[in-house]
Amino acid sequence: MAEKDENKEPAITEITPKSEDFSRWYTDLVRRAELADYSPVKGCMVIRPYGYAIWEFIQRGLDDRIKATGHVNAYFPLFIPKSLLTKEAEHVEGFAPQVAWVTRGGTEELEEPLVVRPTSEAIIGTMYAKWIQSWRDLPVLINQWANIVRWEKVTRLFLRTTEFLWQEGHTAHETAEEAEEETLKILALYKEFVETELAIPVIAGRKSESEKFAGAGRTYSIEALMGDGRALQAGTSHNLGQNFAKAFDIKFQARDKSLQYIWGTSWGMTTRLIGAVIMVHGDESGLVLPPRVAPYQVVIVPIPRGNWRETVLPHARQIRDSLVAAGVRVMLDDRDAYTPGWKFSEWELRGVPLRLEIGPKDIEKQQVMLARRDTREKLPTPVAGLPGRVQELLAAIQQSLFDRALAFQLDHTSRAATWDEFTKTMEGRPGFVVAPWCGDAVCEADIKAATQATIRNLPMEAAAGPGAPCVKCSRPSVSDAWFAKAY
RNA sequence: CGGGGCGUGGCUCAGCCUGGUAGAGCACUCGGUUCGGGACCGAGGGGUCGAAGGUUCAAAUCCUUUCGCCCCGACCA
Repeated sequence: MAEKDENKEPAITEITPKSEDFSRWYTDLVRRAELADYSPVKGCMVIRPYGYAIWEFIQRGLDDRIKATGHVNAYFPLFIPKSLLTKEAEHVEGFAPQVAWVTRGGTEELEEPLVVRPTSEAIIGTMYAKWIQSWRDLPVLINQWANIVRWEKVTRLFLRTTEFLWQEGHTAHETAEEAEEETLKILALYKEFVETELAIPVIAGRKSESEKFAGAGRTYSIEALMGDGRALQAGTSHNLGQNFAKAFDIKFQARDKSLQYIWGTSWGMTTRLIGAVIMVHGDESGLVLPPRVAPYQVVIVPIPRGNWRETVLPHARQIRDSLVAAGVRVMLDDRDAYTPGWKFSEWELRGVPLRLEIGPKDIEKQQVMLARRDTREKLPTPVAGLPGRVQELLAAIQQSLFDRALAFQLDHTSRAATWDEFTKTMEGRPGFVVAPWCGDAVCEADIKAATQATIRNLPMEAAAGPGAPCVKCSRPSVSDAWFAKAY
């Protein structure tokens, strides 16, 4: 048998090449892989079963972690009366341009318009005011899984749609320290989740004043680097201080008998994470899904020969059953209508981490052919001990995806000390550029206007001693900042 | 919301400039041969050209309006 060119990338003609046009590649892929589709509703997408399955794994992984840290789930209304939203001044101002209004019910004008929640601080804060009386009622640690509506002007599948799905945690605490501790605990939880489950390395840090959440005291975020060199905010955790407590009158009687406002936090991650998975791991052949969130971790492609349904298929079924019994998510693609070659390409496009081929030759040798999606390596593997080997490989793929993404991130992170250096480095889509910043919002705005780059966040540990000169204005810096062009 | 581009079977697109009543490839259906990297042969089904209005004997094609989508900016998870 002639040696085949292992590096040959099959042409997926329906998808715009990633190297040619990243945006179109992304959109083509989302649709062709059947993750999501446009709907008749402007700005709203349909999450298709294959995409929703990924969301369900994200939900499960996050929900487990949220509960393991003592939080409980609840559900609050979709509608928020206008008067509630407007209680926190900064909050309304931040969200006013983005809210959808309900002004009629049936044929009657509503006395008070309702907004469709753009986030739930207002409605949840209102309820907390009723529920919290004493320090003994604290902390309140509630999470909600919900849909959110924000009237975005420009939408992109998964990354920004008018309606999206998320989880939002809302907590109330006795002290400022506790609230900060909670905020950071969740930030760390988010980082661990995204890195472990989605194999996406992230930069955790604090948002600048101008980038923080409307109404928050402090916002922290995790930022990931996409394959085109743009950054994506993957999750946020806000320390609300007493802002919302004061606006919504959430008070409790403290241990010293005094009446105090609670200290709040809120935090969320969204269906946007699916977009991040696509843009971080995807390649020219399509999706590459981290095994831990892949709807199918292994696809079995039987090689049809003669009466293969009697000869090959029973073996394939047996292997499937043994893998399923070991807890592996398996798709046995026994469709007649497609050739093996077609199925190889199709499931690569859909990002299945591991392919298992089984044909007459393999059966003779008591083996199967495994093929890794990430490296395209083909591995003849004995049937004996297969489930264990598959689990090892899935773990190895998960790890290698993370390593690869981390290497890419490091490779696309640079430092700039001077303005000249900064502007040169920031040309194109270089990824992260770390540079000292004076802390002045004016400088931040100037930098954005000149280069399109924004401060993604500020490192958690402030540098000791007086900072190097600000990259823009040369005044002493308060901190380094992670700059990038962002989604 | 500003700049640019595009809407023609399910998808990608040709036809439009120079009006004459709709095509290709892929996909789909049926039959057969195939199947270890997107198979082949034969036979079929499917669109009124984003929408509305106008010009004309005649409009996918020309004009006006409108809606939607994509890309780049400003805004955001």
